[in-house]
Amino acid sequence: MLKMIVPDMVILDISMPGLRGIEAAREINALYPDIHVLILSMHKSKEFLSMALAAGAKGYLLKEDSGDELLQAIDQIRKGQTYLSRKLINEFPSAIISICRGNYKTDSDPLTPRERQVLQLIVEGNADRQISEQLYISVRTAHRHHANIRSKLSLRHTADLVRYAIAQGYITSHPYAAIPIRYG
Amino acid sequence: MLKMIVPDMVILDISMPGLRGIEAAREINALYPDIHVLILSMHKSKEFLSMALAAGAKGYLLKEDSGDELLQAIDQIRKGQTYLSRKLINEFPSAIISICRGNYKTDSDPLTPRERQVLQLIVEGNADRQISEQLYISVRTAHRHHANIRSKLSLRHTADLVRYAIAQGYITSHPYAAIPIRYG
DNA sequence: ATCCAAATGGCGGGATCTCCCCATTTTTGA
DNA sequence: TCAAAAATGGGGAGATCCCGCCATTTGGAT
Repeated sequence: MLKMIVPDMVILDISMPGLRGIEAAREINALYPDIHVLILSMHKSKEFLSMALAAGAKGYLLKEDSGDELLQAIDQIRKGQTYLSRKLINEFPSAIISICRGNYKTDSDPLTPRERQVLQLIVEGNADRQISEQLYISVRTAHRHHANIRSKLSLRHTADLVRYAIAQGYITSHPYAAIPIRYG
Repeated sequence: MLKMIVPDMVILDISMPGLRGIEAAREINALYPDIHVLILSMHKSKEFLSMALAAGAKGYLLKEDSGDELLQAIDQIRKGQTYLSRKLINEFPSAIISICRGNYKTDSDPLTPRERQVLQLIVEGNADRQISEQLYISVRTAHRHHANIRSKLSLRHTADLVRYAIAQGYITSHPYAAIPIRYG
């Protein structure tokens, strides 16, 4: 993957949805602990930041950040420090503080229990309306959870959600309901 | 499943999407060949009919058919004959003829090659627009294929399609694309 | 030759999703 | 106790989906 050259620093250009970029960072960190990993991400979320740092990243910048900030980040990381996107710091100050205290999530599951529940229903083929009826919440709230799930995972399509859920082991059984049988 | 009683006839009330009802018919036919299986189905499609007969069903009625026709079907099946929904016969005469000649599909995959291709793209997370661009067809045609797939499988939601595709082994690998890695 | 399935493309309307914005209440954790 | 997170609910705009209906072209099978 890294061929013959062992660089001092790797810039992970995460332009894809899902958690593959995080996994890549984790792998690099495990195989080459001396390599500094700087993540240049499209994901403007504290969940991704948290997971990235948990995976051993030394820096986290957004795609939309300036080239100047990139140079500054590279410089600072080479000195052995950690650099985070200023925009992200301004956006989620409390989460950053929490992370700085070492409280980043080590698990790769950024969803809340309720969101996992909604995801389960989505994957089972329920529309938002049906989800709202089953959970006794408004369609709005079902939409909200749905949107938050998509946002946190950066997965735009339902199909992606289903594949993600299956890969993560959310789906336990019953691909279809049982067939009622009557005697004639 | 059938408990202690072994009935002469089983009416399979297929009100669920997917191919579970067909599988149930196949099981019953394999375990109790003497039991006549009459399928009372919501699926007004020749694909389901074909698969039902291939699975050993002796009759195929639609939910929308009248009670009179149900009685007639039961009577005819008890005499050892096969009964098919009149509506279905009128709807797909040529397919019925083909089936009567023994040409029903033994496989459980009613999709055409093109439809399988489209399904593959759907479950990979592509919207119809993107599918049309990849296959060099109009969005309309992509819609058409998509609709035909849903119709044939009686699966309304994308999530169901994804689960079906995974269960059928359509999905081989690459849940997500590879991450581009650059050297800094 | 003729029928038919498969693939192509279209129209219209209503439902649904997607993505922004916003708020309040409850629960949890430090 | 106090701040943050989680869960709840809403508006609106635009894209997309879903489901009927329709037609044409092509190629394969009888």
